[in-house]
Amino acid sequence: MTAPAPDGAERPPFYITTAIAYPNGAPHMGTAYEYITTDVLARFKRLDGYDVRHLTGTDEHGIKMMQTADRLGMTPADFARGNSDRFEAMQRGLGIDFDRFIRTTDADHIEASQAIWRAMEANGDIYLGSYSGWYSVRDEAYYTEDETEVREDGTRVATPSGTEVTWTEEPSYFFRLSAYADRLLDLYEGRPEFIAPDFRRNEMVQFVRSGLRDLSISRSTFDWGVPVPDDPAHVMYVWVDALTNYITGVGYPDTESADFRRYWPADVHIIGKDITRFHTIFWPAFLMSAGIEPPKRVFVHGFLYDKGKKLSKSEGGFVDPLVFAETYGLDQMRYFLCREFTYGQDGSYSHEAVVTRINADLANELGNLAQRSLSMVAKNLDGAVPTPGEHTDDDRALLARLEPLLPSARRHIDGQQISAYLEELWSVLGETNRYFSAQEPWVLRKTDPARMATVLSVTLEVVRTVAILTQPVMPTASGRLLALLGLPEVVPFSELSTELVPGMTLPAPTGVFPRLDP
RNA sequence: GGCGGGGUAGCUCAGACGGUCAGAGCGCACGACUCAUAAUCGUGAGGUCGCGGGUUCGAUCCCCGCCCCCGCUACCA
Repeated sequence: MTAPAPDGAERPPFYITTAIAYPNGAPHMGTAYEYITTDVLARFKRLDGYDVRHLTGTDEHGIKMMQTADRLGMTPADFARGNSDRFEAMQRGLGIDFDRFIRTTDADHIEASQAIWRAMEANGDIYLGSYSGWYSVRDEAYYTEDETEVREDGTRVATPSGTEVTWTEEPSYFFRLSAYADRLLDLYEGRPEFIAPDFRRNEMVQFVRSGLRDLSISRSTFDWGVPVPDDPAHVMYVWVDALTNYITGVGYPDTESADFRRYWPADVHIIGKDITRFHTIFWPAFLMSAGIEPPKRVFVHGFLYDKGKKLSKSEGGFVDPLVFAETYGLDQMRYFLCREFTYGQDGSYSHEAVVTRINADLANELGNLAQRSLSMVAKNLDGAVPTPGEHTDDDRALLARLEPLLPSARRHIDGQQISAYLEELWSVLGETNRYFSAQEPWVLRKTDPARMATVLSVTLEVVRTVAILTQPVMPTASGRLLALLGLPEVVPFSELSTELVPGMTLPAPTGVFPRLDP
């Protein structure tokens, strides 16, 4: 680590979060996708000089956790803890560099949830009413109308579990969401970047325009949750408790704390499309009610589907992310997920697609470019960084392609266009391979060694630049590439313009991206 | 049903005041080269640009109708 550690106080803050996962089962590829892409965004910002706060974690409350724990003969707390630990372990296994792994059972989060509740209540937005629906005593859960069906004998049952449901009413606290429609629409209109991609914003705008009903935010039929202040017969229902983690993570309810003042409002919440409404409608409404600024942006990513057979464990299309990483390599996995799909859209992957992408982009275009240039340096220049002669038009044209890469990558990353950021880097790699072949340094070796050195020098500059800019996606592999160039394994973007020093001895080149067998 | 998006080469997708806009990558075929990870480079491969009308000198891109696909349409995390 030789990051020239700019004065911490001068680095602008950047707060990014993932959704907290519901650890009711094993983590799947979709979860890994969200974690990895968020980590890439966070790492990019760190390398670009930001003071990054990256929050992730698990949502451990709720009826389902209770039921699953019960089936396993465990207490909800023990069950949640164990599963949450597995999620945290997976994050580490995926190379996620988060700053805090929050759990909704954390003491400070319980305090924060009760505090925001009180704030909303003080603002007159919480009232006691009654919640009604099709309730299954056996499942201890409510079902929506379309989740139930009427059998021959006239009884109504929950389709998922087949248990009988009865129309039930129970007391519940409500949040006055209906009062926030106009303010939400103002938010969407005044800050169109608040919800991305655009089509998600349109969906939410449509939803809000169609009218908002008040939201039931407590339950009294189970007790695995954050107790409602002053009414312990109720626990908070998912919305309040889960969403609040984002501010717990920066010190709420102490809104005067250094962390809160520095990091809130969050720069971006990264979430899956299934929870768009909660994050773009409920959450800003809660915050407005509590007198807190809404986050700057919510980015909604799509779902990943397993299309092949080889990746999934026979049934259910379930793929263990850590097995995926082990199979293809962690950095390769991270690259694939970032490059193959347009962030925000759904995607599907197959073993063939993974292998093709990794071989074509990493082994061939990048790895082989590094290898072919570095091995010439090793064999013909005693492994010393070549000294460039005067640049030709071809040299200048290629080098000119490097300068816009950082500003362009910043634009893409700020808009969460992760695949576009990589695509641009690879377009330069393609040009460089063409340049290398056209210049034929292996011929120049005999006819014009000085010119050969120049060609190799230009090529190494491309490799260096790309290696620096791919660090967020492939921390380890990029580091190895940088090491082959005689550089530290972590190079901040501020060093992008510092060219290699001619004459410096380089280590013996070795392959960084092995080719995968089909 | 309502609102929104989309149907373009085998596959994944770009594309534009309507007139070199018929493209990229992968795959495939042939050729070149040999520095390199059987990598790289060059060339090519004839896709009614969903269907039918219309406007226009001219539409894949504009209008109308139709077919098909997808997203959202609140208490699941």
